[in-house]
Parts: sequence; C-alpha cells; structure tokens
Amino acid sequence: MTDTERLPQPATADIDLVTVLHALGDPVRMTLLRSYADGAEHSCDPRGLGLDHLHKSTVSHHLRVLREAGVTTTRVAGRNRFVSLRRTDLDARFPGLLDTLLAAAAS
Amino acid sequence: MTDTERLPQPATADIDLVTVLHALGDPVRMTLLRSYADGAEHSCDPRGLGLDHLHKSTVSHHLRVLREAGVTTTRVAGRNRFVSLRRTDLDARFPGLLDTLLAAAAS
DNA sequence: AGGATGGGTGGATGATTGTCAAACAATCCC
DNA sequence: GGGATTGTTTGACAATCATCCACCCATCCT
Repeated sequence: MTDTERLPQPATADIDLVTVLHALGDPVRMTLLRSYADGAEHSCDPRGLGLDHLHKSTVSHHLRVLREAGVTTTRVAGRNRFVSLRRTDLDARFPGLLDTLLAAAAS
Repeated sequence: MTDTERLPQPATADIDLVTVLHALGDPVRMTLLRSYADGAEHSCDPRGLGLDHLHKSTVSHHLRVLREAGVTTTRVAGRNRFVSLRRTDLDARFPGLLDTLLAAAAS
C-alpha cells in the first residue's frame, strides 16, 4: 500500500460551486455521478454503466473533469485507478448539495 | 394587463436536471440567480448586479439560457421584460435543490 | 523477456458557447 | 411624428468542449 497515491485534486476549501455545476451539467458525467453514489470505489472502465459507446479516452477525460472540480477522488494502485465520490468533502463544503442532487437525479 | 404574456419556457415536468446544472455552471448566470433569489421581478438591465461590463445582448443571451432551462420566467409588459425565479416550479420538480444551491452560492 | 491489461496523452475535428457589434422591433413620451 | 427607452436578433469570432484515434506508459502475469 505504500505505492498508493492520489491524482491531483482541489482542496476541500477550494471546491468552487460553479465549477462543480459545470462538471455535472453534462449527461455523461451525471451518469458517472449516479454510479458513484454508492460510495464504493470504481475502476475507470465504464462498461455496465450504460456508457459502452464511449471511447476509453473520452471516459478518461470526463473523469478528469470530475476530479479537477472536486467531485471525485482517484486513488492509484498499480495499474488500476479507483475512483470514488468525495462525499465527506462535498458535504463539508456545500452541506446537503450532494444528497439533493442525487435525489433530483433519481427522479 | 391584457397585453401581459410570458416568453416560452418548459413545463414544470419537462425541466431537466442536467440542463439546469448546465445553465448554472456559468459565473454570469450564477450571479443572475443569486440576484433573483429575492423572489422579486427584475428588469433585463444588469446594472447594479456587478455585470456592468457585459453587453446588453450578452445578458439577453444568458437570460434566454436560464429561461429555456426552466430556471426563470419572463413576463412581457410593454417595453419591459420582468424576469423572476420559478421557485414554486423548481421546488415541485426538484425539492430542496434551489435552497441548497443558493445556500452553497452564498458561502 | 514478452505479452496482456488498465489507463493516460496528444493531436485532430466538429459542435457548442460567450462575447461584442450593428441592426432591428416594439413601446413610451413629448 | 420623432426621439428615447428596453430588449431581441443576427452575424462574426475566438475559446472551450466532447469525441475519436493512435500511441505511449506502467504494471501484472506467464
């Protein structure tokens, strides 16, 4: 586990609301958000998320947008990247926002 | 008042979350949203909102994006357009979203 | 070592977007 | 009617963006 690192991401205090909304104002990234709502870590492979039609580099691009907005965090372990939601950080920065967005997205 | 009409806008049930987030994922439109949070009707003139540097046609464009996303409604009366938040409709469509966004934007 | 696996990088491309400017339209006022 | 007010529309332009493709890099496995 000593080789475990995280890809660059903004500090919690630096997460910007408009940047987050811009990141989520895209159908692909909203689909990713909903998939990550289970709190688990996910690989970068979007198969099974209804995004099979997208090229892997396109998914990589969307994951970077989400991470740089502060929505997700990416842990590097060997060949694999584990992406998960920054739920605690987002709740601290914008209380209730994530829950409200996920509830709205579920309807 | 017989000449009062509303510019085209989506029905409440047709308001799409991703479209709303896309509309609000822009600093100018977020500024407009915050200004409209008082629930009052506003003219299309953005002076006094910290948007003095923008051309009037640019503001007109942003107001259209907000309206077509279902965030605002525009009442036409004579020469004037009165823009206001669709708070009731948004609360019905996405409960709690508007309040959470406005609270987040205030921080 | 060599191949397979999981992803990222860089370029290219077409679509969308934010902005301004100039022209236009409708209304109000003198 | 004529001018001033309030916004919209259209066109142009640069910037951003989503997507694909080809290639690269690191890691794992045999």
